[in-house]
Amino acid sequence: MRYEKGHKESTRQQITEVAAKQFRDQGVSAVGLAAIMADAGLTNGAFYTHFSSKNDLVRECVEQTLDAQLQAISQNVSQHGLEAVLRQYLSPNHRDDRGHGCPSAALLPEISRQSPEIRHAYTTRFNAVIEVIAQQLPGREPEDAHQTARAMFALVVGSLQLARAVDDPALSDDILEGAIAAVLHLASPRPKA
Amino acid sequence: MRYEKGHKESTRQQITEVAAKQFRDQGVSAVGLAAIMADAGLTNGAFYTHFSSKNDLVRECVEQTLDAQLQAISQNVSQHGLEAVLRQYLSPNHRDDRGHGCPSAALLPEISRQSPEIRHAYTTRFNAVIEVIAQQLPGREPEDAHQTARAMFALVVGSLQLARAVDDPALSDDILEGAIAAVLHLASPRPKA
DNA sequence: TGTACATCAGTGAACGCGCGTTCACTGATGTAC
DNA sequence: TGTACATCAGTGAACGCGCGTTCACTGATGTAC
Repeated sequence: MRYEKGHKESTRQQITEVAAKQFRDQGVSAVGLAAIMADAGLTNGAFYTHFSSKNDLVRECVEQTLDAQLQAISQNVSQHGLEAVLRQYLSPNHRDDRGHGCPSAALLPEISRQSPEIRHAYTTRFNAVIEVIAQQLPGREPEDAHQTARAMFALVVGSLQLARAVDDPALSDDILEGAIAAVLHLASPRPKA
Repeated sequence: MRYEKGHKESTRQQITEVAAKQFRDQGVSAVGLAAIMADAGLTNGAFYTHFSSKNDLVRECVEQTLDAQLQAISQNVSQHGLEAVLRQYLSPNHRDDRGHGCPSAALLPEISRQSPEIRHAYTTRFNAVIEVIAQQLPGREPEDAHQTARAMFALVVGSLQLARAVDDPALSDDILEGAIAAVLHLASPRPKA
């Protein structure tokens, strides 16, 4: 063989990682394949040795980034607890590094416009993340825990998007801090009625 | 004059409305000027009689849709109260009509990638909406009311995006319902510690 | 051992097409004299 | 009153460029006989 074993797979992985960063930085429809391939150190034509279409690459990126996020959350929750994960998610560092950050915060409206396969891939991973969060909410019926977990997730995603969109740095920081307080409030046991 | 008075202004308005719908439906970077102009019943070249660039049109769309949303929220809050506005925002109808819906839910990650002018236009309107919501939260210090209002806004925007992204209709409905409960929980007076 | 062929990741030019933008032109109306 | 010119919203072809995708080809290696 011209290339060592596993070479093709590692090239594919390289393309996927470069693409996942660019998609999150600039948006899926704003990034072209030529830029991705150049960044991966290859020429245009090699793309179709690894993927059947841009849609195929987008699906792969959505799956991999969400799988990685799920694993990171699971591990950090069990090691440091939910609040630590939350503070990390709503940190200035995460806000300022779209390219390596949460794919939901960077791409959610775009995901809703993607192909059925991509939306399905998103849905299964979303449910897995909700499962992890719901397990950190003791003293609730399962249905309540899941509803609350979804609201917490929506709140942190929306807040990160807002913190990135506004042009006032102090306001952006306030959005992140307010979101931490609010999501902790949602997570805390509800007073019995 | 070949055209009656106000004709040019109404043509400009027509272009803006068509563009605002297409941007929300498909995303800013996925929509071309030719499609917008054709939809407005004009040819390519006329665009630059009304706008100096695509960026200029995007700014106009962001401003107009947010101004319209602010006005609608203000009016409906005073007429029907905050909870009614909230239930309307988190309704299946709103979820299923991106093109005429909330620009934040449709475009927020894209807005954060736009030019400084557009981000600034977004920021001022965002603050105005927060002001309206904060005034509906009695018994709080102003700072707390604003923080809570921002979290409520982030929660409804994130939830609407999620409800649009997932491919499971029952889950999508659950997301909306859970969001209503959660945002009402955030809005309710906090128990004194 | 030598040679003919198969394999296959990657090259790089080209395909048709749409992008944002420019521009010479049209044609209906208003104005000057 | 008639005519020459100014105005200006809109036309439609063209600009250079990048898009996603295709394809004939390269060249290093492995395999068959």
